[in-house]
Amino acid sequence: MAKKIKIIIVEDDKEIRQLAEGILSGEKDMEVVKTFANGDSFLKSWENYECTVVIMDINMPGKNGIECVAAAKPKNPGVQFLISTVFENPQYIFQALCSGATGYMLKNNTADKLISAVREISNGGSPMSANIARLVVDSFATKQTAAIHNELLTSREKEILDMLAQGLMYKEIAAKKEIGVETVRKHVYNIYEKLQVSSRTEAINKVYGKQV
Amino acid sequence: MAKKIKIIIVEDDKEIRQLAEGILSGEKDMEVVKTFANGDSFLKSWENYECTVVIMDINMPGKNGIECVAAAKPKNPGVQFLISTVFENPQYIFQALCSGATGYMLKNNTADKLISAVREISNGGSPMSANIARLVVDSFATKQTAAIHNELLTSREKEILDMLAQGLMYKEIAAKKEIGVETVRKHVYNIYEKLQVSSRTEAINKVYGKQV
DNA sequence: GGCTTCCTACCACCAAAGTGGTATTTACAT
DNA sequence: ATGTAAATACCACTTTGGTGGTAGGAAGCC
Repeated sequence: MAKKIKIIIVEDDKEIRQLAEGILSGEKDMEVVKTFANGDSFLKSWENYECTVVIMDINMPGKNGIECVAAAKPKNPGVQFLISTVFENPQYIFQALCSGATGYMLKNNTADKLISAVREISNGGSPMSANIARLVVDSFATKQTAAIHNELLTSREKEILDMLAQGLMYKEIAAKKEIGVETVRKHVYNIYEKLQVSSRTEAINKVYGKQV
Repeated sequence: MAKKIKIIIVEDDKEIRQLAEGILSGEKDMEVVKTFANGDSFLKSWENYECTVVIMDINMPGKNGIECVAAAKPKNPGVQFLISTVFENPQYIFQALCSGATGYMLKNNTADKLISAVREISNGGSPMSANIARLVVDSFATKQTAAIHNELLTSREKEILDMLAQGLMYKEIAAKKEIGVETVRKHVYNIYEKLQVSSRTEAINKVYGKQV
């Protein structure tokens, strides 16, 4: 462990903030370089402090932690943001991850968990509690997508739909599959009929669920 | 720990299969109720065995593990599928998660890791290696999307791109924006030029990141 | 004023996608 | 063996999409 992990803590509760600072400062490979009591002051001057990990509360007066991550991450993408909050609310979790946070810990945790979370995040991992990991993973399961994808369409049709989604032209699909363009055309026609759509983009949105 | 965790193992390599069975059977709270040497035999008869966790290899003759999960999960959503593979390939990972797997472990792991992964998955968690967790979390971050979306394209172009992504036809976009179809056409032309693509689907994939 | 950028609009042309049929072969199940 | 489903292929046709120009008006910048 050549370099120390340099940490910034953003947390409005003084007691928690000092507790966290104490815990992390006790580790030989860590150093708390600065603490902030709210998001606004963090945003103003965080760039003056070299750091590798920012531990961020969500609920704070002024800018909340998620907004802070969204604002700060693009300016310094190498810095890892670890959310530390009492909320196990899916909305917060996904907002935080979309903003660029790479870890999400609950506050009711032991000192050990906090320490190992910091190590994990600075080491290329994404510390999360078990429940949060499950929420995140479940968000990939595309519910009825699977149903559509597995029962309605034949395997050939699924392959072709995949390629449609990649943006390939019919003739490219035909070449890759070594079949005629007319056959591709027919498959696509059947796919659209089964999915009850009438264009490539509609089909993609229907099966691969649209986000945003 | 009232009930034992009932486990099915699907793995074509005999040695690995027996090793895993041995490891897990040694735990007091676990029981391996059945093993399969390939996906096809698993799909045929797995429903005859009561289980809570299925440990699934990906690379197998016949149906691969991801296809097995996709086929089996809808029939028994309560069962947790733990992928165990040598591949740390993002494509596989996301395909597996989309199919309904709730955990993804690498094979080069210790017995302890396997045991705790099984406990974690049956306990509502989603065991993943640190690297995989990071991949999953990163997939939420809307990285350069934001950059493209915010600097390259004008606000009008962004609006139109959004509608393109929804699958609307040019004339629908024109109607909604109360502009001419020819204008829409021109905006789209400019968008494609800026993004260096030449079709709707390519543009969508480029800006709204594609998974799968 | 002169410059650029953006939004608007029109034109002409060609490529690609989508519609809706028919038809043959293979393969699988009854 | 007979029926059904899937994959293949071809045809004729219409609509939509993509290319590449020109051009006017509005907003903003030197």
